[in-house]
Amino acid sequence: MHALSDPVRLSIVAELRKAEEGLNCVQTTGRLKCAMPKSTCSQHYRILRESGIIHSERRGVELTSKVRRKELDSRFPGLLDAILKAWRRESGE
Amino acid sequence: MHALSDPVRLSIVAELRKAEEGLNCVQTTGRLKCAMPKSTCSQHYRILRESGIIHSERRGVELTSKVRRKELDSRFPGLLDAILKAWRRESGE
DNA sequence: TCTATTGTTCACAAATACCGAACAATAGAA
DNA sequence: TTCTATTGTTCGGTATTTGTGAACAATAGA
Repeated sequence: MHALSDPVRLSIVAELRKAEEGLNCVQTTGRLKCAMPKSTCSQHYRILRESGIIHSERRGVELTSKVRRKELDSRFPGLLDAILKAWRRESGE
Repeated sequence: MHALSDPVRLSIVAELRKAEEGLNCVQTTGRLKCAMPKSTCSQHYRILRESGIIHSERRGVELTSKVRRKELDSRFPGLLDAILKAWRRESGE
């Protein structure tokens, strides 16, 4: 809940879901590049992981993450969709 | 959006909606007593007001507030309900 | 006017988030 | 294996945000 209360983390989740056909890594090489220092990015991913919103997996040296959509939807039906929709509207993405 | 990202404010909104048959004031006299210093409470109410989530009105010396449910539901359908439901589940209220 | 009550404002304290540097882990090449 | 390159984490200090008490403003009633 608190994990979704930060705009940076929301944007991460939104991007992860947008490119959800596959997985996404965190940094420069991956499809998802974070526009902030590594350490900050790592913190946000850690919070998202520990709150159960995303799941990360090592592939070699890089880390790929995806949104735990099924678990979230079954536990909090409609929450993620509603929040992301509102976030898109107010941030214009 | 950011206004709903704080647990204290969420609890205020939840309480306001619970007792929504009428209105609620902020402090000791009203049905809704805040468990924090006046100044803190005032700040949270101000944020909720400025973000358009609640509407406050003076009744004599005290201030009564209510959730702007219609406006919110038309602008962000399902958002408030989903968030409050999730909040209740995770805070056990 | 004087007093009691409610909410706001302001300045400082406390808590939180950000970020750079050092570190850990993995992979590939020498 | 050892060296190097790449990716992500951890740690400590700094900056930003949030919480709070004290003074203030506004209203009502005596």
